[in-house]
Amino acid sequence: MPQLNGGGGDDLGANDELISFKDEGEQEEKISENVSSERDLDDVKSSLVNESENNSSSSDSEQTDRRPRPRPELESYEKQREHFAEALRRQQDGGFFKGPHYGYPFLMIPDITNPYLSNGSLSPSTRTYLQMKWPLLDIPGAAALKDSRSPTPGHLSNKVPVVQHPHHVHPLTPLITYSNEHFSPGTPPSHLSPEILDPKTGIPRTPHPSELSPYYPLSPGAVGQIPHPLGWLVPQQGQHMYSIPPGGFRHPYPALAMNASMSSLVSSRFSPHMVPHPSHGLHQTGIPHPAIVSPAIKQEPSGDNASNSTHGKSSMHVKKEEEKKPHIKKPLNAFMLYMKEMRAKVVAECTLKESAAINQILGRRWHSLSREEQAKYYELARKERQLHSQLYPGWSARDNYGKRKKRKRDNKPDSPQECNFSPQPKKQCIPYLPSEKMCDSPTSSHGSMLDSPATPSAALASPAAPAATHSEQAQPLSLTTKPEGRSHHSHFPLPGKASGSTSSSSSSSSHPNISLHSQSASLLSRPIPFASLLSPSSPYHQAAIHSHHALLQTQPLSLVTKTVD
DNA sequence: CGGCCTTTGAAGAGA
DNA sequence: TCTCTTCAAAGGCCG
Repeated sequence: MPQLNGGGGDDLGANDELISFKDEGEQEEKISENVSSERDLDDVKSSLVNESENNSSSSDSEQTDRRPRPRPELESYEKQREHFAEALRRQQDGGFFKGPHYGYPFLMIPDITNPYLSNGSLSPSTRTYLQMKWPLLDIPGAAALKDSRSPTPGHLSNKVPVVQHPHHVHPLTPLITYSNEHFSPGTPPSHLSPEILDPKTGIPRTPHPSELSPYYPLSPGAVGQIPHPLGWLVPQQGQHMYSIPPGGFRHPYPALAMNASMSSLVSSRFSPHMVPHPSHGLHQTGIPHPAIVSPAIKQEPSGDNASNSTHGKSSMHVKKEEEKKPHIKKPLNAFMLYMKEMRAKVVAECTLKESAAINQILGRRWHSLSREEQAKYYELARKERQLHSQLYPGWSARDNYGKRKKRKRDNKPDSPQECNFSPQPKKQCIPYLPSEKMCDSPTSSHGSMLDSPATPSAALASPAAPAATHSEQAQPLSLTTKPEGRSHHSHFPLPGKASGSTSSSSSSSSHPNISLHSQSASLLSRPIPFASLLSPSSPYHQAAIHSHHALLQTQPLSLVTKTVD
């Protein structure tokens, strides 16, 4: 599979993926983000802030209030993830920690003094950044490379912390996340005890062989070894992205049984838990894909499973069934991966805690990402999907339908079409920009979007379609021009399915909310497929790209002012 | 205490 | 083929 190649080889992948941050103006943003949160704030926020100010979002105010709040858990959480990610990366890449020459993601290295020991919160100033090779791309062969020797979880874990910083998570992180969630840090090494308590449920479960050998670099035990003062986020326990079902993940799915023969991708990253790789556990283990969540744990209360499960069997039966059919979560898409990675960072910068607000910011940032960066995530997401499909061949997104309590995405009939930026009464973020850090106001969602850097994304990311440029979207026109959301989706061609059709369009925005509710917002926010207008080949693209950064900053403001005012 | 909010993307269902 | 819907993460907020 060519696609897999994304990583086709670490080396190759690395090369391919090497992004010279320096070259492109966009990089500034990235750098700013990665390198210094402060700057990041400035860059991103400046625009946002303006918006927010204009918008005067209540949310901001709220946030401001909250600002002082400490967010230890979050950070710790992220750290954990990072740790995992790091470990994972290493495994996969086989020591991909090659050093700066890999120009990809920057890893932050907390100051030597292990910050984690303290409260987990690191001061940005102390961080050191390393450039890393983009890990995600899977690397076949990586398995071979993986340091087999590194094996001891502890080993990995120990290093990990050092390398990554919570706020600057490597893109791979998401993958790792699974593992994180999967293994509750706080829990003692599973392999040590015969029975494992399910972190969430607390129910003792027999350790499945696969569990014993953690699929992710960090085994529970390993985690436990990590001297994280915070005790590693417990939060995750509640939400395993891909958790092991109580009972040990008895994969009902054949795929789970895959063996080494499986695609390199899988083997390298997610080895089928069936594969016996016990002890070292760090790599190739048979850990179940994190996507699996035990119904009991994460499923919705309603007990969909139970109900549907059927046949009205006794609770026991139901349980069994549940075990058999663990809730397999959808693989994360590119944006979700990005969110996971960046959330902590945003939170740290903004001190916002509301996910809704943070997500807005993240959405904007997402759009502001350079195509390369987005491409990374798309690639990642693609791999995730592939892996997921391999692990759970029979799984269908539809399986999860109805499991989530229905979100009513009501179209909020009420605010139908206000073109005006009326908005969301809800929360707007007021920039508390006090000097130091301001946060992007989430509010931006509507008006802000205008200003917001229009998403560059458009063609960007997709490796497949590298064409469009940020500028395209950035254009104000986009705002007006395209009203409906869907179109904008097209910006990225999804590697996966999109490949077939540029897809993207899919659906994205289909959210009624967006379309109806805050049309303006949505419209604004989402990039217009301006690309269509502009041909990739067009010189404009190039220029646009370079100027993208500038656009982001400049335009937004103007737009905002106009719109808001 | 459970659902909502909010984001983008993927996938499925329906027209 | 296109449109619409649901779910994925996440965490504060609200009824």
